[in-house]
Amino acid sequence: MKSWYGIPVTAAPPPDEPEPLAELFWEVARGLRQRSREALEPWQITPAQGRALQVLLRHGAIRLGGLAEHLRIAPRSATEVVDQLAQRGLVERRPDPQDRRATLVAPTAEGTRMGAAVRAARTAAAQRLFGELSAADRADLARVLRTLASDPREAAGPASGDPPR
Amino acid sequence: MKSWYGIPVTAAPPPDEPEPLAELFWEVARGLRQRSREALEPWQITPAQGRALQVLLRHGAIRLGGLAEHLRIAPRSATEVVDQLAQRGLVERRPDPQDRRATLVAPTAEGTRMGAAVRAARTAAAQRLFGELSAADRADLARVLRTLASDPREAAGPASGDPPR
DNA sequence: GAGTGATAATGAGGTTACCTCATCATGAGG
DNA sequence: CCTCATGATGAGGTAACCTCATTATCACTC
Repeated sequence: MKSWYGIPVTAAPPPDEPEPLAELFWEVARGLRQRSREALEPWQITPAQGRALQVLLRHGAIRLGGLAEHLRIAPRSATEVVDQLAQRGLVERRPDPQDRRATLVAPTAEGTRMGAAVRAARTAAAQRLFGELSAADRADLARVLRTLASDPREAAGPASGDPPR
Repeated sequence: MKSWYGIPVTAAPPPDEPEPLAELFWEVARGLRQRSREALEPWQITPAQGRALQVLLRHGAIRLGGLAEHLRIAPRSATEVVDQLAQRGLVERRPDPQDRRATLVAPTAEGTRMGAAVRAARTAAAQRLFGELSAADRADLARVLRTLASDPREAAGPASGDPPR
């Protein structure tokens, strides 16, 4: 049989309830991530670059530190992704007229164009997945996800809303 | 018009709809990942190690390559995570009696114990999130996620369809 | 108006979790 | 027996993060 020096080869899965929900969730996440990755493949853009570009499209010229906040990464890491985008001519660094320590980052014309295209591709990818649901299922999903997204103890995240400065 | 039972639905399905759904999804994923990370903090175990340990608990002694398949990573990468787990005494390598090229990996007693504890902690973490939903919401979520999880063109999942060898 | 401490970006260097390619031992088939 | 395939691993690489130290500048106090 299947045992190995006393070590059982099969473990018995106890009848849990919330666990398969999480597993299911991660499996869907995997599928969505996969589709997203395929979607931005034609642009040869990494996910990190794509995220940064999206933030820049939404917010226009912002400080490097502000970009870091929106991406929820360390400022040093924002420097890196901006380096990459700048090297490809998708964003520009300019001095902040209000503070000579700071640099503003803004998308170039090409960056804006590509950012829009990437966004469209990603939307289409999500569409390919979620579009297979009925409208009612989509509504259910949105409702439940909204509930789940808005409960953490630290609800006032740095992501939404410009912190006064 | 501010129907809370559905997303702000216009009568026709415009392509603007799935995008916030994806965003919502990723935000929930972030929350879940965060909780998971906190949950396995006391064991000083990395997510990759935790995943590998879970596979080993479920499957018992398996080949390194088999572990890689279950984790959907390259065999070389499985070698790495097994190195880490072995160094901590959580898994053991043994020769495969059927094939002297192959190595079997099995959890040690301590690995089994820790794996179970990690699994419990992760279940509890998921519970903390999903437990805030009503039973009906959880059922809706499970149903919709199940639909989404089981549609990809390449449906060769790791759990059910092991190719014969 | 000089000094003091905070703040913005970045250099240097590290980590995690992956990857590919080359190598070596072994297995399987003609 | 010889060749080819396969299992694990050495060597080396990448993406996307991180911390800590450094430099320039700012805001404020004395």
